[in-house]
This record gives sequence, C-alpha cells and structure tokens, in this order.
Amino acid sequence: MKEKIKVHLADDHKILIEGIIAVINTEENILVEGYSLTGKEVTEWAQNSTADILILDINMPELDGIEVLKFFKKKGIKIKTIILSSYDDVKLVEEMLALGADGYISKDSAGEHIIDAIKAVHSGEQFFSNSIKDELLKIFTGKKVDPKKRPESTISNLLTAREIEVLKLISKEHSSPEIAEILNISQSTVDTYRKNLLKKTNVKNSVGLAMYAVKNKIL
Amino acid sequence: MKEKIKVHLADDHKILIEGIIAVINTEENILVEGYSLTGKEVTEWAQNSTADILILDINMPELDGIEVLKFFKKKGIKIKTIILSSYDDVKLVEEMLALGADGYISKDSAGEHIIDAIKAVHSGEQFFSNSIKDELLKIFTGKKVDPKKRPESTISNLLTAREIEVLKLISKEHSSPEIAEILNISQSTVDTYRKNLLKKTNVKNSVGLAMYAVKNKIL
DNA sequence: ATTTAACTCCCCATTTATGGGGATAAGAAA
DNA sequence: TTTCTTATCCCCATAAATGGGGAGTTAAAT
Repeated sequence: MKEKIKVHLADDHKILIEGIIAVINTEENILVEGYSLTGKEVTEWAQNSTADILILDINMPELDGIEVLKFFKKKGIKIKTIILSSYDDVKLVEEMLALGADGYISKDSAGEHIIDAIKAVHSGEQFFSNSIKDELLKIFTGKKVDPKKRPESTISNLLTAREIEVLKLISKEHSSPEIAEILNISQSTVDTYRKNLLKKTNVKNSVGLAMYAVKNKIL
Repeated sequence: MKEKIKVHLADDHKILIEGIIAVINTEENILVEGYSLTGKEVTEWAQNSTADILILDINMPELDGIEVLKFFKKKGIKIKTIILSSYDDVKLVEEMLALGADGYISKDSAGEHIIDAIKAVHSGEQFFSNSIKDELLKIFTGKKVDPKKRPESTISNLLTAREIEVLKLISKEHSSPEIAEILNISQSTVDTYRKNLLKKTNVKNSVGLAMYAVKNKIL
C-alpha cells in the first residue's frame, strides 16, 4: 500500500472544513492531517509542516489567502496549494498562479473534484475547475493573448502604493477634494491617480473602483 | 424507533452541501431528503415538500434566501427554516425572523451545531449561533432598546423595488443616462432615485451606494 | 550614467453627480 | 374618501468626475 497523501485545510468556515474532511475520508489514499481556521494559523502551521497539499480558502478574515501565499513566497516555503474560492474570478486565478498556487477550484464544484484536484496536484499537475477553465477560455479566445507572454498582473504590482491609498479613500466615499486634503497633495494629483486607476483596473467609474477594491480586498 | 427528521438543504456551493450531508449522516435520527443549488429550485421543491426542516443559505445567485422566504410567506408555505449564513449580521437576522425563519446559524460554527439547530427547531424552538447571540446582546445591552418596540428596519422595506433596481445598476457601474435607457425612464427620474437612495441609505455618493449594496447583498 | 517608475502638478473640455425645489397620476391603505 | 406611497417627470445650480494632453522631480534600478 502506498503512502497516503497528506492534506491540510484552511477555511474560516468550520462547517465547510468538516464537510471536506467527510468527503475526503471516502477516499482511501488521502488523509486530512489537520486544518486552520485563519490565515495566521496557516502561516504558523506551515513553518513545520509535513503535509503534501494545502487547500486554501481565499476569503479569510485578517490574513487572506493571497497574503498567505505571499508569506510562503517570502519565506521560501514550498507547499503545493489548491485554492478554494467562491468566485470564478479570472483575475484572482492569475494572481494566485503568480503567487505559486497549483490549482484553483470553486466551491460550486462537487466534492469529488476536490479529490481529483488533490490527486492531480500531488502528481505535479495543475488543476482547475471547469467553470474557471471556461472563464479563462473566454478571455484567451476573446482577446487572443499568448498566455506565456502575458505579463503577470497582480494587484500589488499593478497598482502603486499611492494609487492604493487613493483607491482606499475613494472606497470610503471620499471625493477628490477631500482626498487631496487628507493626503496633502493637490486635487490635480488626485485626479491623475483616478485616471490611472480607471485605466489600470479597467473599470468605468468610481463605483467600479470601489467594487474592484472590495473584490481584491484592498480595504 | 422514532421517525427520522427529514431535512432539505439549499446552498449554491455543492461542496458545502456534501459536507453538511456527511455531518448530518453521523446522526441517527436525521435524514437529508434532498438539496437545492439555487433559490429557484428551493421554491419549486417547496411546493410539494414533505420535509420537516429547510436549511437555507442566504447567499445564492438569482433568488437569494430572503427572496425565498418572501416567496414562502406570499404562497402561505410553512416550512421550518434554519438560515445558514456567512455573516453574523444582526440586521439580516432581524429580517429573517420577520420573514418567518426559525433559526440562524453561521457557517463559522461547528457541524454539531447544525444538528443541535435541527433538533431544536424541529421541536418547535428557535435556534441561534452563539456568535449571533453575542451580536444581539451587544446591541440590546449597548443601545438599551426594547426589542418589542424596535422598529423593523429591513432593506426591503426601506427601499422600494424601483430604487433597488436603480441601486443594482449603479453598482454595476452604469451612469444615470445608461440606467435611464435600460429602465426606459427619463434621466430625471433616475436622478430622483439617486437622491432618494442617498437620503435613505445615508451615504455620501455613488460609491457609498455600491458599498451599501454589497453589504446588504443586493447584488 | 541613463533609463524607468513613482509621485507630483497643471490646462482644457465635457459629462455626471449632487442638492434644492416642485409636480402629476395610479394605486394602496386608512 | 382622503391620505400616503410609489413611480414618474421637470427646472435650476453647483460640485465632482472623466478624458485628453503635457511636464517636472526624485529615487531606484540597470
């Protein structure tokens, strides 16, 4: 008999954790060695982990999945990671992959997909939900971009520190004159940031910026 | 041996459904008789249901939990319902109770709590997560409000149907001229709705409206 | 040392959004 | 029946946001 694949779970919803454990337990060669309920717990656990695979929710309070992956990258921690997400957001997938994730499955998918994903990632492949694949396909066929040449666009290297500051203030319902005063810069400058933000995030207006901030948890 | 309690699940995340089933299956006298992945499915199922209890997610695409409860109320369908929510939002609890829900548990809680909740609600009691109780306690002790006299201020009776339509479009980055065209009304009218929305929700601008929509899950 | 990125500021013009007021018709509720 | 709500529309004015252009300084990276 082969060694079991050791899996660690990270999600703030305990019910979901228990559910995944129950689903995984139907599979002989996979073992859930433990779980974390917060991003912080994950980072602590990761320092001394012998698990093969981490299943990581992106939506967690305090330290979210993105931050956790950044932490891994910084510390040079190498754990095969499958992202578990509520949203089929291609931007997020891109960011996750740039940060070293190996798979991305949506919570909409059936439990067996988790098992497939674990097996695939464990054997060195990447794994994506069908819904995600469809989204990706739309983009690549629509835009005809070469995926290999496409620049890695993560939020944190897409937007500058100052732009993020402005974006936060916009999301807090501040007007340009107000932001100018808060940051002690001229309104012209704030307007420049607004323009750049609109271009970079590819949304139509301030509402879009706020939504972008919400989606990317810049709040 | 007693009859088993028959439970129906409704959540758009299949993984969670499977998880809850697995958890509930550890309990002798409870049986999951089926599940729905969308609000619409729930309403269809409810027409000919013999289940004792419905466990209902509030966050579902198309028809969300709130709408489902409204549907029940309108059609006179009486099913004991336990709300399953990601957020410990007291406002939502209020709204749910007003709409006839019998319990409210957060996804943060352990699986056993679902079982407790099912048993409690089945025997005619109400059931709430501890986290929700804490939130409620904070409000009642902090604000010293008489729960019986406190006005029910729910989103759906604060905003009119048309206002909510406009709010949704605003949140989708549409401008007033665009909204006017989409809804086939004059721009003046849209502007009137904007003004009313700003007053009623007590936010500063469109960004605030979008955030309000996000917080209250009007999307 | 030269390029690059980030931050800063300004001009111009147009479109949207905000804030005040008032008004009418249909329908529900009291 | 009368009142209230909802949905609809308008006028006026000001403030804010969008979209295009250009440009200087500093600091980091190559």
